[in-house]
Amino acid sequence: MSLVLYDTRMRSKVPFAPIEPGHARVYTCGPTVYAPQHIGNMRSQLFADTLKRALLADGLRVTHVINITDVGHLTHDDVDQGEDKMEAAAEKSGRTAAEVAAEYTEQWRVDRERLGCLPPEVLCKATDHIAEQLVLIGELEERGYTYRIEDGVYFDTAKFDRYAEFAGLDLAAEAEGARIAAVEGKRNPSDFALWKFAEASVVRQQEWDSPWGRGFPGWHVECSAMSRRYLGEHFDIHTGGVDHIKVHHTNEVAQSECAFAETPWVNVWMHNEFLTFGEEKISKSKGHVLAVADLIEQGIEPLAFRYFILQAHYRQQQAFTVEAAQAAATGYRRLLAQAAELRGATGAADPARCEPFESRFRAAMADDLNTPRALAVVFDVLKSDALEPADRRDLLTEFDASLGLGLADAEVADLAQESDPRIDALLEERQAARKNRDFATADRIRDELAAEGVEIIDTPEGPRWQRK
RNA sequence: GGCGCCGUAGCCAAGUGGUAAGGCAGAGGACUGCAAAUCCUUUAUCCCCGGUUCGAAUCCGGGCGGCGCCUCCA
Repeated sequence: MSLVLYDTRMRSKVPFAPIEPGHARVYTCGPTVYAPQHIGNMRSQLFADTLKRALLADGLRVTHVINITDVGHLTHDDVDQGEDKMEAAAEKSGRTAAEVAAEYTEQWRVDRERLGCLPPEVLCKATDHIAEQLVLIGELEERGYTYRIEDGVYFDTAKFDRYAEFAGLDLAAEAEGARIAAVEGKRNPSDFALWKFAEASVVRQQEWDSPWGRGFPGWHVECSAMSRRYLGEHFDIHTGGVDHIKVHHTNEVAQSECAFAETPWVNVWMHNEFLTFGEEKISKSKGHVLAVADLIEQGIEPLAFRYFILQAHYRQQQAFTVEAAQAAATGYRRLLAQAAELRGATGAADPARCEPFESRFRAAMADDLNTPRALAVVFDVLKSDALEPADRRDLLTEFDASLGLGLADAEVADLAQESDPRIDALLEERQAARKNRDFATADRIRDELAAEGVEIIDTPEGPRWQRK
């Protein structure tokens, strides 16, 4: 079954066909590691991971590259002064930019892993690829696409006549609405920096020599340079958040197509919509960030959050509320419990019985990664009278390769695996009371244990307990 | 000012022309001494108005409302 993916450039769903048969090459715009990565950022990763799993399930080899932006991403406060996010964060915390980058890269990596995201084949940092970026800038200069002003080396977007095409921009209107003053000397409002010069008056931790003078790379150039190194000058899929379409990806396309003379440079562009937070905005600049660790604190395990995200389509804004996430967590735990129980099923599955469910599941995933529909199939598998336990067991295992929810290795919750003589004694006392129909005593014991967070579960084999 | 997205049950959401997936919550039932857990059953005509059509949540027009981007953001 071949995948059909929504391509931002074509503005429609297109059948996916890898450039190199059997091999998909994917580039994902990763985090700028100057601050904690919040759960909205992680939605992007979950989307990219879902894509990767879909490609793998389709039998393709996948080379997935994710970049770490650790230099060159400017703050909005004062573009003219070129304040770099990494530098600003370092200064603020009294550490080096490298230390800041290392901390948040690690947090991001750990969160990604907790969320069940497969590791990328290549994880590359902008600062490790300055040379590649300089080469690219040099090539653009040779071909006459750049100009130099006091502030740095800029890409002349007027020289690339398809500039506005990618994002369907109305450049004049965009410029009119710009809420930020343009850098002095830029020829066109949409021109962007390839290399920014270090200013004598500003002490920077991150700066390098270049043919044009000491400085640091602009934000966009890293993605073109690094994808070229690891994926070549023409590859299959590039992913990122919708916020990147108009500026970051438009600029990447411009510099890449001009430097590589490949059109299109990337075959399919995919963008995930945002997680929205109602009143509680979590834009980084406003300081409200909710990270995976915060979810865990609220009792929402990472994979339950993954389940929550899979409940909505990636191209749709999804409303995050703690209530909704907790509801998802409840559903996820039930799903997990059923999956765990099914692992004990014996016998072989019947391919004929499984086939209809498999094809529905695959059709959902193949239709631009429709995970909500795929999840509905999962629940049908659990409920359908047409299936035997062994069928369900195998189907869940198979589906989980695409979902990454840990269903394939779910374990039956081992109640009362910790032993506590006091609690066990109380349970026995309660059983005795129940036998004597002294329910007042029995309920009192249950209430007391509940008050300290111990839940009694009566089963046909007798009472058990667990800490909540 | 420009561009784009969205508005489906209490909540999170699928569905893009043929008569409303799924999850959570709620209700009823089974089980239980009572609960919890579990299982079964059950709950919407799709923001409003007008149009196209044999037929629209789905297409078109006009409202109202929410969000995003154009500036760092996934």
